[in-house]
Amino acid sequence: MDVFLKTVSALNDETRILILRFLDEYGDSCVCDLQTSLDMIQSRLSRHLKILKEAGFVRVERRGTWAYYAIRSPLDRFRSEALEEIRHLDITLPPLQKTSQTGACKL
Amino acid sequence: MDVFLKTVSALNDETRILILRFLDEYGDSCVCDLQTSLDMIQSRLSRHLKILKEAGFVRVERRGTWAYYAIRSPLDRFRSEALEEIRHLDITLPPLQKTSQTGACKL
DNA sequence: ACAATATATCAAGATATATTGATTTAATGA
DNA sequence: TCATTAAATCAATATATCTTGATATATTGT
Repeated sequence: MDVFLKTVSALNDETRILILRFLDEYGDSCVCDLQTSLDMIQSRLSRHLKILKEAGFVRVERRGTWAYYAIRSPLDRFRSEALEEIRHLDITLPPLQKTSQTGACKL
Repeated sequence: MDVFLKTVSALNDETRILILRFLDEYGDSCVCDLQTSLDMIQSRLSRHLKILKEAGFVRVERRGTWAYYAIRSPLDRFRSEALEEIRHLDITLPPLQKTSQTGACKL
C-alpha cells in the first residue's frame, strides 16, 4: 500500500488517536502501562501499536520482556501536523499508571 | 463523529485521493466531467464527493442541472498539508475530458 | 531446562465502508 | 405539463477493519 494511505489509515481510528495522544503526553511507555492506563486488553493494544509503528508514528525499544513504545522523532511534516491536530483534540486522557516501575506487571 | 477523524476518514480512500488530485490539477469540474475523465460510475462518484464535501475538502456550486465541485479555499492547515502530500504522490492522472462544455453530457 | 511473565500473533465473529445497479429528485426546454 | 438529463440517494452485496479470547514466542530468574 502507498505510504500516504498507510499513514492516513493509521490515523483513522479512535483507539490509535488515543494511544498517540497518550504517548505524546506521557512519553515512552511499555505495553503493560498502556494496558492499565488505557484499560485495553493486550491483543487489542498490540495490534494498534503495530499499525502505528508500521505507519511511522512510533518506535519500539525492547528492554527484557518489556517493550517500550514512543513517538518517533523526528516526525516528517505531515505526521507532525497530524500529531499537532491530535494534541488539540478534546480528549479526556486517563492518568498514567506506571505498573512497570512499581513492580511486576502481573496483568 | 469528531471533525479530525472525519477529515482523516475522508482521506482514507484511493478513489477520494484521486478525486482530490484531479480537482487540484484541473480546477472546478462538474460531475459528468469527473465521470468521463476518471471513468467512474455516477453513484460511486457522487458518494465520494459527498464525503469529501462533508469533510471540508471540497465545495459544490450548482449551475442548472450541473454540479461543479472544487477544492475549498482557503483550506485549514492540516487539510492543506494533506493536499500537499497528495500533490506529490505518484499518481497517473487521466487527462481532463470536458464533456460538459462540448455539449450535453449524455452519459 | 523449567516456570513465570510480557508481548505478539492467530482465528472467529462483529462492525464499518465501498461498489454496483436501481430509483428518486431536480432543473431545463419543448 | 411532459420528456430529458444530471446528480443524489437507496438497497444489496462484497470487502476491509476492529474486537475478543486463545495460542505462540521470547525473556528472565531459579
